[in-house]
Amino acid sequence: MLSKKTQYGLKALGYLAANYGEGPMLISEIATKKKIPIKFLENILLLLKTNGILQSKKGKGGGYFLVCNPKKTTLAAAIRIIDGPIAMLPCVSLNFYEKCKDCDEKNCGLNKVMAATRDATLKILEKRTLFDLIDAA
Amino acid sequence: MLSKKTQYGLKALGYLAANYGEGPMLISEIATKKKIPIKFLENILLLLKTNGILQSKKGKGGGYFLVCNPKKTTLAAAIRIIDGPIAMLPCVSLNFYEKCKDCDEKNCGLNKVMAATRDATLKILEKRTLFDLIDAA
DNA sequence: AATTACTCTACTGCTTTAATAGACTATAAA
DNA sequence: TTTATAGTCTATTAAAGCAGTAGAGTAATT
Repeated sequence: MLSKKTQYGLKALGYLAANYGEGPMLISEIATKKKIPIKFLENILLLLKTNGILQSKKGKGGGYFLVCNPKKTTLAAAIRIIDGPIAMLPCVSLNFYEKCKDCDEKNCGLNKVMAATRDATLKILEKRTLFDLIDAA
Repeated sequence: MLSKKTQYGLKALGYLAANYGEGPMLISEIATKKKIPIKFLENILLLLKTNGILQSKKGKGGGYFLVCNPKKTTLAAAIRIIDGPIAMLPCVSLNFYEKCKDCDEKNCGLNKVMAATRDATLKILEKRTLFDLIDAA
C-alpha cells in the first residue's frame, strides 16, 4: 500500500496539474482544498521540489508550481520519490534493486512472478501522468 | 513492498508445492532449505493453516502440507492472508476496501489510476498459483 | 512413558509513519 | 526599509507495524 504521505503528495500534484499555467499555488490553498495537514504537506512539496518535479517562489504571489507540463511527469516518477520502490520485492526493483541473499534469482519462481507483476504495474504507471490525477468534478 | 514475512511465506509455499503429495514436511526442513528463521516460520505456517491453505499433522511423521493441489491456490489469496491488501490504496481494494474520507471516489483521478493498476496486478496474481513458485533448480 | 512436532501467547527491539513545532530565510510591496 | 508574506529547514513525538525470539502447552506416535 502507498503511504498516506504518497497519497497526499499525489493529491497535491493533481491539484497543481489542474491549475497548471496559472502561476504559483499556496501550500495553504492546496492543503485546504485537498484536506491535507498543512505542515505535513510542506514536507511533501519540498521533497518533490528537491527532486525536480516542483518549483517554488517565496514571498507575496509565491507558492508551488509544476516544473513541466503535467503530461510530462509520470506517476511512476512521483511515486518513487515519495514512496520508494514500486516493485513488490527488492530483487525485482528496477530503481531500488537489492540482491536477495540466500536465493538464486535465476532459478527463483517467486522472482519471476514478481517481475511479471512489476512489468504489469509499470505499464500503467509509466504511461499515466500527473494529468491523469486531475479530478473530474 | 511485500513484508519479509510474506516473502518467507511464499518461499515456504513454493517448497511445499514442489513437494506436494509427498506427505507432511517439517517446519525445520522448510526453514533450513529456504533459509528462514524457524520461529518466525512457525507463525507464518500457522497463519496459513488457520486460513485454510495448509493443513498439519503433529507428532512423528508430522509436518505441514498443502490442502489443495498447488495449482488451485492463487498467489493473490496467499498474499492477502499474510500481507493484507494487494491494491495500492484502500479505496480501490476489493478485499480490504475503505472509503476515503474527504474524497469523492467517483470524480477522483487518483482513484481511477489506482483501480487500473490494481486490475493489472490482479490479472497476474489471480492467475498465477503456488505451482508457479516452484524453483527451477 | 518418551519422543516428536506443531500450537499458542507474549514479548522485545527496531524502524517507519504521520504528523507537529518553531525558528529561519527569501521576496515583494508599502 | 520595514512589514507582511510565504516557502525552508531541523527536530521531535506518539503510535503503529515489522522482524524476530522465548517458552510453555498440546497432540500424535512409537
